[in-house]
Amino acid sequence: MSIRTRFAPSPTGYLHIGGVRTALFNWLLTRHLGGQFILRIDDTDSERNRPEALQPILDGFRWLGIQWDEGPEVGGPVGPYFQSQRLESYREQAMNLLKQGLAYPDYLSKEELDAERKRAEKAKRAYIHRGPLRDLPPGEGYERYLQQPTAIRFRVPDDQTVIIPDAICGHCEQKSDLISDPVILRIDGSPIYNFASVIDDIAMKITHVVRAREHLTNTFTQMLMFSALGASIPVMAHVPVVNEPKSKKKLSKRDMKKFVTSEISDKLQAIGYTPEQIEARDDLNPATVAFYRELGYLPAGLINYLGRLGWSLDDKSELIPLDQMIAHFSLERVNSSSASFDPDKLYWVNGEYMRQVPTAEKVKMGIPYLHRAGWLPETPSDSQVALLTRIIEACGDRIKLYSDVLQFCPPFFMAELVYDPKAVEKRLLKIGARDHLQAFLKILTDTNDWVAANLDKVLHDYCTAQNIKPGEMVHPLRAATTGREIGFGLFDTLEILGKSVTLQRIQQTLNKFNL
RNA sequence: GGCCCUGUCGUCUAGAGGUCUAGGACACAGCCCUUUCAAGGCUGCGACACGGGUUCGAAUCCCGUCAGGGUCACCA
Repeated sequence: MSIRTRFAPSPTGYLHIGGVRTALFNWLLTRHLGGQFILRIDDTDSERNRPEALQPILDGFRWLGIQWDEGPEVGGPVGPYFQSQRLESYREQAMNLLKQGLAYPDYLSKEELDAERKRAEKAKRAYIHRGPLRDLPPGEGYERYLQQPTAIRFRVPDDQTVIIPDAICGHCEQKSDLISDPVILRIDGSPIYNFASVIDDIAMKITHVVRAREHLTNTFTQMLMFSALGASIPVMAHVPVVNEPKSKKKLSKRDMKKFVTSEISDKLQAIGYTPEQIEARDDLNPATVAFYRELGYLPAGLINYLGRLGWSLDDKSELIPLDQMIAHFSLERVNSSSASFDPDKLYWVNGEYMRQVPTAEKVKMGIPYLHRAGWLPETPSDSQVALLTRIIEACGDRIKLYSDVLQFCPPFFMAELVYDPKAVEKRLLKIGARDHLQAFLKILTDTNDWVAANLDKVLHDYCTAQNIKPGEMVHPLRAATTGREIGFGLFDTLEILGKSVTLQRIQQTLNKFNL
């Protein structure tokens, strides 16, 4: 079976985490069953539409490897894929319904509608609009419309039960008497989303509509429209909403700025963004894909995490490679309740994927961060790359995100050592630190086999002779040579630093702190 | 408020009447390893929203209550 799914974002300037999860499910379904995943741009709302706001969305998908088979920049047989370029078809279909009496012109003013709405609210019942002209004989509505164009409403049939056999939610039903007659064409002739979406789904031969749960209520109306247009109804699947971390509230597209906490802002500043830049960019927050890309997350990590949010393979799989996800994805195993986005778990998943990344790739992806922080030129020399490679090898699994290079590399690129006050306090100003550093400095001066294994041996020999624990030497030495108390293995550190820098830094530390 | 949907550890989830004194993962706590950090190993903490049915038996089916969410635009 060949299926067709679609994702229909409006050009907002960023790819939202919740949206991309929905898109991922669509994409996985087509890759699993075989078929096409279509990207269609919902830009019918001219007020909100910004043409330049599409690129970040396409970039985001490309980065994640979610390739669309038809849509912007790739074209396809049922284009155009921008709703703003399909206006004629919506109009045509609306006229069609109008002629058949399945839609009708509505001349009520905004004030009249508001009054009606208020009345309904006061009576504590839902506002269900029924225009005065809804029962005009077929043809007459069309005539009236031609004489005096106005908004067109879809005529919801009376006394029907609309059933959505939803692939995720199961059986959902609604009485048609409780469904308002929706506007399908505005007074200016432009279509409303609900209608355009149906027209396009039919025109684009969409077989599976997989979209967010917040559209479920709309779907009752759309079911009626599919029928009125004589089209068969696609498989409907409404994926549950993604909630804010540790919350039951939807991870909203509105007000994303609130996710930029001081902690998040610190993270962004650590990778080189100024507070002004953070403030200016509305896509730099944890609700967007761009944010994770900036911090050096892996596409595969994000995909795995998002795929497991609301969907599961079995009772224990957490790390599911993409080919496995594709091989086993099904709507039946999508949960029907909403799920909270968990940054901690995403971080863990990413770390697991990062272990598979070859050193050379970490070097390549780490350079831009080091460049922005001023530690390396944009194109480092061969020797700088060689040095970075040794550092990253020594880091092992400590790098969970590409931006983590900033936590481990700087001491090796500094001309003048910067000391963390805590390291000085805890590791250098301790009784005995000075004597041991001085004594060991002499030993190191005489050490010529400058490799980690030998340095390890030399230090342990010293400790045995002095009858002290290795920790008493390791900690002051790390602080004296890197200015920090945290880092990877000390002997790797000393080896990479090299003999002359090591000796010089120890001496300098002794002088500086008057030890 | 009307309508629609949902309710298993803090979070993501497994669970399709007996194999559930409810399994896994993240997080958290403790211990081990150790050279700090990370990793690893072990242990612990921790949930079927509540109340009624149906049944020999219910996390699983039914009803009600409560709670949460979504939606009620000439937005998408």
